[in-house]
Amino acid sequence: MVQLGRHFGRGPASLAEIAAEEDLPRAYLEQLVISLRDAGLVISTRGAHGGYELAREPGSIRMGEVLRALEGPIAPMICATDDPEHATICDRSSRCTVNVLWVRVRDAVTGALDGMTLADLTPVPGQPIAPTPISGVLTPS
Amino acid sequence: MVQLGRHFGRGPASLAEIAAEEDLPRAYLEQLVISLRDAGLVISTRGAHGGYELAREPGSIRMGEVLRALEGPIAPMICATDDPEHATICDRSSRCTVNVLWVRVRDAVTGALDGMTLADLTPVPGQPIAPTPISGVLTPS
DNA sequence: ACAATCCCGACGAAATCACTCGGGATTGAG
DNA sequence: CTCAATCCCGAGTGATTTCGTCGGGATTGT
Repeated sequence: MVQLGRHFGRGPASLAEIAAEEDLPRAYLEQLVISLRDAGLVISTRGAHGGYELAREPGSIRMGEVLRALEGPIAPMICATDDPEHATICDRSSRCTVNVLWVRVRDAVTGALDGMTLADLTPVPGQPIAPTPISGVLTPS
Repeated sequence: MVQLGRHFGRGPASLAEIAAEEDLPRAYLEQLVISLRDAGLVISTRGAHGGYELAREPGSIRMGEVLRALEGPIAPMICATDDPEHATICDRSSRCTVNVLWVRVRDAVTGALDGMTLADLTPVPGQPIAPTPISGVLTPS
């Protein structure tokens, strides 16, 4: 995604390019990018000279979105999921008092993740890494 | 640890007791408690009527300490470890710009973890769960 | 003496992670 | 039209981690 960020505005980048730049196997990237595409973060162009590009500008793509697309809901424990869809109550929930802790950890993590955007991580050669815009970047749903 | 917290001040609690209360296998608890003991969080008494008890009062045991004892240094990625001892630099560190993100995530997590103590999680029957003391977690002694 | 405990090292099943493999579908260029 | 470049996709794999089990040994209060 950082690579796509750097490439933003210059048409699609092929997996072969990215694989070379990041020194990762192309076949592996293929899998990752499918999740990103399904999440609407990147769009693909097939055929010769095709590839992938960011669906939106880097500054509007929160890292939380990227991570959720790649790794699923953010949840330090099953009793403290990000995503109401996947809410599971564990069979210990009646006696367990630790849930508050996990909820706080989760909120801390999502805060950190949603507080940075792809733009913050794609340094333009000249400039230094930009500091995070501190307050509420966006609210989901 | 929550169980030991509840039991605090009333002598050692045996693993058999805790296993019953938490519905966990005793043999498994044995393993966990060894780490906790090595970390100095609990002290053990051998022999009949022996068991484990918290080494300090619950309000002075940060959850971060417990988690570090049980799971090792807090690190969302190898390039963002809690513990300087285990600092590893990954072979991508030269090109990778994502480290900042992981450092922030880690700090968010350690903040949440070290911001709550065992006392916050061991409800006394009457009172509701106490809100986290926001700063200066440490109590004198 | 002996039962209740803790102490400890080794083993194992299941899940997850970071990939690999082998093919098929689409599309721009010649 | 043809063909090479590219995406699309389901299945498989080896290493590691997690959550345990197992079997015995060492201490100590009664």
